[in-house]
Amino acid sequence: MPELPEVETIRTQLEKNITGKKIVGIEVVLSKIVKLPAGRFKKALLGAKIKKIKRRAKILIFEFNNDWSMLIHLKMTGQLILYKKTKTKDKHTHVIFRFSNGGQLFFNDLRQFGYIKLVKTEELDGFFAREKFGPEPLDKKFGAKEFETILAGRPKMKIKQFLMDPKNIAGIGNIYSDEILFRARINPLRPAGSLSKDEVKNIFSAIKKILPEAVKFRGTSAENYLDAFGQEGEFLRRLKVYGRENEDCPGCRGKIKRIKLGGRSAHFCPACQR
DNA sequence: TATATTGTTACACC
DNA sequence: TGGTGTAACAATAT
Repeated sequence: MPELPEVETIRTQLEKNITGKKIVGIEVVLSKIVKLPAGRFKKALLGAKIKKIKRRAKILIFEFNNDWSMLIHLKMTGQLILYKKTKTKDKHTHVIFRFSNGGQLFFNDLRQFGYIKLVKTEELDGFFAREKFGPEPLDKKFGAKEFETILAGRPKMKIKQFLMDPKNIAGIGNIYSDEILFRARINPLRPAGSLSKDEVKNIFSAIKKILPEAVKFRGTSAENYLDAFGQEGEFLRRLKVYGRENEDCPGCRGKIKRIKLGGRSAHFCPACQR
């Protein structure tokens, strides 16, 4: 489940390896992944060079040296994997990009929820303005005060759901909201409006601590996530609560519990998360 | 075979 | 009007 750290890992790896490369071939195996006619898609990108690779929330943005930018969302099970040599596609490979140096980028997606779309580069700002994403948590400009302000606007929301809503803060999903709240020792069911100043501060610093650390370990391979080199992320074994139902709490004598929250599973220690 | 999975959005309600 | 909560959707593995 790629969340911010996973998408950022892929972004960094691709940036180092395919910036400046020219697209010489595109194969669209499953056309619904690409949100425009395959012919137009290919015409726009064939021969184009990748200028920059950016990220906003969980969306990767490939900016080309023509007028186009390509947006890729991996949703639950999407993968972007770069192969230096020839590689045969499997049943989950839906789009393949081939580069002038022989490299190939595979878009795989078991669930087929991910998408690829094109936006004119000059329209990117307008596109993201309409999406109304909250601030980027890794942005240095995102500070405790702004976090407090956004929280204050959603007093009734349960704090876990608050953290997962990209309109509040971008890029946090189920795994990292669980981990952030464990570190801050806050119960996921707490309404945002019930949190004390100190508790809010603790959540804020947990965000600033955990996300960069997960990036450092190239993300979490819980389901089928792989980085751009096809490798698993190392953060899985560093998770304290996510996916650890019935295990001992790493902080006290309690046991990790799993509950349903808004149709999602939430993992936490009822003893030390209050 | 029924169920579980999650990021995002649509929609009903107050 | 807009905050809030829930359902729905995508497709597959088990």
